[in-house]
Amino acid sequence: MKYKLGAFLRAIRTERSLTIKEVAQKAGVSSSLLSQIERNRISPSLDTLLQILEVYGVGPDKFFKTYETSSTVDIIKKDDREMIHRKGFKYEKLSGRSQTRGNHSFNAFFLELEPGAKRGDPTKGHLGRELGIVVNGQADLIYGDENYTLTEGDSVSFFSEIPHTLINTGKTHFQAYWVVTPADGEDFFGDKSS
Amino acid sequence: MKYKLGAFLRAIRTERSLTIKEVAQKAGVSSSLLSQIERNRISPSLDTLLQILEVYGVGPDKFFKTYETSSTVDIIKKDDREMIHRKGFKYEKLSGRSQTRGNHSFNAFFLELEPGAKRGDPTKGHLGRELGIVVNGQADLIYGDENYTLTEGDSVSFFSEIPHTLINTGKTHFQAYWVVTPADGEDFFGDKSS
DNA sequence: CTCTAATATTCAGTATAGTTAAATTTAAAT
DNA sequence: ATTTAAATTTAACTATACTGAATATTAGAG
Repeated sequence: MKYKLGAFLRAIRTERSLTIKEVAQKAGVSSSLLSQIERNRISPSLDTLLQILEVYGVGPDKFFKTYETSSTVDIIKKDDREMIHRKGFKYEKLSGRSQTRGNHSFNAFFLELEPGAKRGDPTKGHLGRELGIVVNGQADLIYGDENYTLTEGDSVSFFSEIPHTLINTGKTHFQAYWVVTPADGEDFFGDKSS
Repeated sequence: MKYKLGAFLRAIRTERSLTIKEVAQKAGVSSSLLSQIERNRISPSLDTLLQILEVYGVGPDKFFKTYETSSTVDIIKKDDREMIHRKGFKYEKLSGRSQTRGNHSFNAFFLELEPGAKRGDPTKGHLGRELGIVVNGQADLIYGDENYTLTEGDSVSFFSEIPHTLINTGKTHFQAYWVVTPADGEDFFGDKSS
């Protein structure tokens, strides 16, 4: 059993307050079968799955698209992280592709700034919010007219509409986990030419 | 066997000049199984289908969407035709929903004009082409500055960019089959208030 | 045209989906 | 708290997907 759609199918059903019995009857299959499918005990034949989706009035194209968008668990091993190097800073992406799409999307990464390096735009904010968790070092977050010093162990979150910049004011590398939502709120990785 | 995707799956494979053996091996299933699936002998389990689609690098959402767009056979029984009445003329739609979408879409219908009735727009053309096959009666097709008389048995096809109007110049009902492509080239059924 | 190799299909046995009925769980009423 | 009915799950049997080998078909070479 490679593909486990059961929970997603159950979510559709419960969302509509339908019982296994009702759906199974309309789909022309047994209650037992629908239970087994929802519990990932079996991989249904295509005919069976499509009959069930017909009851829900959801086409298979939309079903799979929504499933991919909302149900995929992306695991990125440390060695497999996408690394992005820019002058003075480095990112390791933590979030998979599926989280960068659709509603409530986000980007997450491990950020590293050399001493003196800066990131961000002092003139423009962007849609959404950010979260930072400091692992090592020290940096100043310049948020509009305010200046906040971040040190190891700090976590910071803020609305991104106000222009903001991060500057490593310490003598060592600044390292933090960083999350931006929604995913397309900012071109966080900057221009490749920079 | 309610859903017959076999031919569509085979089209993908042959389009890429792959053999059943190659695809089956990569998908981790037997050649025999892929043959049976393509020939609609069985309804594959979901796992199996998705494994095959992985080999083709096609996500299931796109697969089903393309299948619906390009492979659906819509059969509309005469009694089930959608009837559209307008002043002086009547349409019976012949084409199903799937043909009105995507590339190369079209609308088809059985058109009936009362004596003296007219259809079309003498001032505006629209994108695409039309085909008419006259079953009964007589009408004039005014195409730009030209006037063509259509009688029973005639078939006529033309680019629709030139403004065109159809007028029943006979004493009896004018009946013809009519095809417009693409489907959204013209609001062929006119305003409901007319 | 024949021949051969590659490819696809079919057949019969194995594995698993699908069914029915029994068992278990859950929700609601008292 | 207990009881009951509804809902779900599981077990054992039936139906069909899936396999590997045999057979049939196709394509290409000479």
